[in-house]
Amino acid sequence: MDRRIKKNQAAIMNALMQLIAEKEFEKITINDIAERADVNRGTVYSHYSDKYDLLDKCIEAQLTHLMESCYSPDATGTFPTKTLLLHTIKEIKQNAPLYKTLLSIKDVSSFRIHLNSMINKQIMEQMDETNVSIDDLSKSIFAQFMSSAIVGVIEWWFNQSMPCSTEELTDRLWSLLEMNQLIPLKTS
Amino acid sequence: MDRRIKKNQAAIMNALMQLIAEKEFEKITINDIAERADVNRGTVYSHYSDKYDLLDKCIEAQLTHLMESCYSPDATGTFPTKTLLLHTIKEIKQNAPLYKTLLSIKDVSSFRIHLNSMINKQIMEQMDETNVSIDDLSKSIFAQFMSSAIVGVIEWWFNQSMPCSTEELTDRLWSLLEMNQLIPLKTS
DNA sequence: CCGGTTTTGTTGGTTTTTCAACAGATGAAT
DNA sequence: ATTCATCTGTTGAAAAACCAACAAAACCGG
Repeated sequence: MDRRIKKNQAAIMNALMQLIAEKEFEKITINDIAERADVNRGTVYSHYSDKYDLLDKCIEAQLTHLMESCYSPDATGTFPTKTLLLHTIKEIKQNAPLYKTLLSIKDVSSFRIHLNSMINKQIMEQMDETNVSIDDLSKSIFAQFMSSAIVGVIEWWFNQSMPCSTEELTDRLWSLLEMNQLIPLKTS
Repeated sequence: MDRRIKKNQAAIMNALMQLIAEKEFEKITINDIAERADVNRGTVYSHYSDKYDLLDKCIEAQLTHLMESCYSPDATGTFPTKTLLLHTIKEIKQNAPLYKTLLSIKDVSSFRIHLNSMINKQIMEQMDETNVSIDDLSKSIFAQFMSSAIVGVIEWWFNQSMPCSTEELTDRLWSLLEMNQLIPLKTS
């Protein structure tokens, strides 16, 4: 991709991230964003149709980053690993203010939905890989059940201003996952 | 000035600064610079005729930055103030690796000459402001005498790997300036 | 000294960004 | 309700940056 596009998109997304941590999303104008990104206002429009579109792309990018950061470092074990879960939660906690805001934005196809679908996808893939013989409907329902549960707990954890440590949260969440026999159980 | 120019020039200069702190100037290629700056090679050429030109502009910019950073914070008193001298030396020390390299580059119209002429100019201006009645030749000689002395001491200080604190260096340099009656003596 | 690789500057055509100007929408204060 | 200011989204022309390709120069290693 063209250097300029990459750099400007990064700058613009970065700008929105910063601003989101500073003030209410609705109060943020395209001008604010362009100014913070040190980019012409028109450039923003050339990449995103409006600030909601931009927010969407930001969320997507942020989640991609989250996934990559969680899978590259110690690539030991595939999806449902306890250490992996812990790692993920820690990563989220590290950017807490950003995620908290993203989770609290109601207007748009919200962050929650993105996060949910990403986890959902992970679970589906995991089930496919392990060749468990259940029909598609059951798989879908199970994946949806689990993903909304996980996201729900994380969301709750945020809204309660993180009432327990990442480790404790992981422990408790993990035992619930075990109870529901998220297959195959890896305790590493 | 156009946003793109400002940003790219900054990136390019920054890149050279970094590289200079890493390896010998002669070993640095335009490619290295462009790569580090994340800029097309052609863009470098569009702003600077070659790496020596770029180095020159870097030096100039760095010195301008040095002057501004020394004059804006506590703008108390005009040029020859002891606190100002100390402040300047500290600022130089802070970016020691960069300045050390810049001072040691022999090839080009070196950093030493720029620094010298900048200080020289300051001294000349100071003499003009205070309306001392001496002929131009004497003024020029005095300014040259003082500026090379100051730069020489700083250069020496670097080459000896800063054998004394910034404060001590300032003290000793200041007393020498006093001995030579740098006018008017402000001890603030 | 030679042959291969790298670096240098330059070119031309394409894409992106910039900037200024626009009309319409939104919002707040009088 | 009306003004005033700001924000929105779009336009067109100009400037800048991009990239790939080039010949010439400089730089090794055998």
